[in-house]
Amino acid sequence: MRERVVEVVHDVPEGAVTTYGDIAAVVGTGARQVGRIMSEGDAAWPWWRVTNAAGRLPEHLQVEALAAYREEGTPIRGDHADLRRARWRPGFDE
DNA sequence: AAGGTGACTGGCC
DNA sequence: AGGCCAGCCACCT
Repeated sequence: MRERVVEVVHDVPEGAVTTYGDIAAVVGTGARQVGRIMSEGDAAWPWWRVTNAAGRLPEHLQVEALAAYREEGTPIRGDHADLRRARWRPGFDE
């Protein structure tokens, strides 16, 4: 289960983001599970490309995530990723 | 086995 | 936009 989530996270292209819910739908589990797995992940994978339905991440990661977005050109609106423009749906192109 | 918990969500107000 | 709420599902007491 955890491996499937990690796999999808690695498929998210630069400059785009996807949501817990989207990943959950693809791997067949609940969004909270994806979140739980993310919380156990390490810095080696692009965790910042996975946000909640509002395009946000927990407080302690927001700053780092925003920095990453600016670096790879992810559309940002205020203090969160602009999902309307940056959202990428797993399975759509694979 | 039973109940609590959380990087969540969609519906309603 | 922001808050509340009932579902949600795997993991931890």
